[in-house]
Amino acid sequence: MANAYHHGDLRQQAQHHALAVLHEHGDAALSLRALAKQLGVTTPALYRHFRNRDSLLAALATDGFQRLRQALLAVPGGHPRDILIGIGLAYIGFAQAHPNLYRLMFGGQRLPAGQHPELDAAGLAAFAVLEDATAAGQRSGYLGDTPLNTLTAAAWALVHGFAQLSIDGHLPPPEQAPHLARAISALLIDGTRAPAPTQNNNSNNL
Amino acid sequence: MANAYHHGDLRQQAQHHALAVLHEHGDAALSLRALAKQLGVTTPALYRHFRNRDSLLAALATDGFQRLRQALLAVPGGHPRDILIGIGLAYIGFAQAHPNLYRLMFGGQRLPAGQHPELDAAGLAAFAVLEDATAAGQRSGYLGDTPLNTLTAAAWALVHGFAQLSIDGHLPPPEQAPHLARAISALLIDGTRAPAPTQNNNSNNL
DNA sequence: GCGCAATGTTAACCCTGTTAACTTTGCCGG
DNA sequence: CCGGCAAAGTTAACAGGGTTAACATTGCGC
Repeated sequence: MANAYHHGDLRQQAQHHALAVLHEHGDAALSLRALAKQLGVTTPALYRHFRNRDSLLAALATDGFQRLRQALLAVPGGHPRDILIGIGLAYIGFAQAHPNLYRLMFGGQRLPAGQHPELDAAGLAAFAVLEDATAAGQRSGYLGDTPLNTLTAAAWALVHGFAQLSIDGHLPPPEQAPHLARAISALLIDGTRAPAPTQNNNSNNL
Repeated sequence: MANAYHHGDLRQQAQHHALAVLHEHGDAALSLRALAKQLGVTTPALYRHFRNRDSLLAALATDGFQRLRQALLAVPGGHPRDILIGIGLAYIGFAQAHPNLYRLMFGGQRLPAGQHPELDAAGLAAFAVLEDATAAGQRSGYLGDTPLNTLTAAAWALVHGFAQLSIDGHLPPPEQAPHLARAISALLIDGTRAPAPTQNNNSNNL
């Protein structure tokens, strides 16, 4: 259904090369004309596979969310604290490994919600991993009884903000401050952690 | 020195109109040609006042950082907890009030550090307010002995991430969840807060 | 084998940012 | 008071971008 007719499946090749350009030079450097030339094809040919330039970018971002989801799912199990910190580090690590892709995924305004259903679905699926981990941490009793929405928003905001600041050069680079990401993740954990029931008499945990 | 010659001070008028367009339609919609036409001037005239388009955007972003700094400085004094939460809310509120400006300020890659010294300085000045508040909270004994760099990074990451997610529609809008920003700020505070010495002496953190 | 739909091409339109060369304006020193 | 000089603006043009309409080609299914 989406396979080779004349030149081989152009859509997949275009997306592949576009991802390479995006990764190395950022989305602003991604030109349909240059891309078509690189693929040995005329520019309007791309319009048979993507409605417009934003549609191509949306496809790249969708793929990015799916890869982000896989990265988060790959975090090994264990103690809730380790899982939560592991997910935070995996999230931040993904952004640091693919800064331009991450910027596109959260570019805001460029790929508005509602216009690219697959993109929205992929984003939600990635978010769900984070939410599930938070919910599990809460079920296990490790996290306090803060509403799940609030917990998840705080966790997401922290890792997303850290990722964004890091890849934009507003924070010391990871090789210079290797423990920073872990430290800030731990800070939020210790804030959301329920007080130890043995030492403290507020035993109203659920 | 930068005043009226022919048309009145074009630079200031251009910046003013550009800010309006940015605020309403985002930076992608800001065209030098359209801007010049709106000002009753030809396009290259703008190049007498801005080296190029990015230079105009940098001027807008610089002004944004200065306004953000003022917003943070306007937070009233009081208990360290109230100051810290107040700054967080002011930061988030600024982003929500000027989403397109905020996106430009933290657009990443478009306005790379080092190319616009005034912009870098304004950004640092705004950041310094946040850092000072954190340091003051630590000096007062309200915050724990986490390294200041880590504390500030966590606070900045949280509010920046929340702001970004909020203005991109990834979180419930403020009128729908009015307490969310305060709640997540409090979460991080409670994590960074030093254990109360009177009630609890679990000084063995790991 | 014919036709149809998918795919790709050609030519063109309109919008960008940007620069070079030229013209106008107002101030400043002799 | 006036000549020149620098600032400010204009005209014309270039290069490149996304996008579309009209046309050509290919290959599969009836």
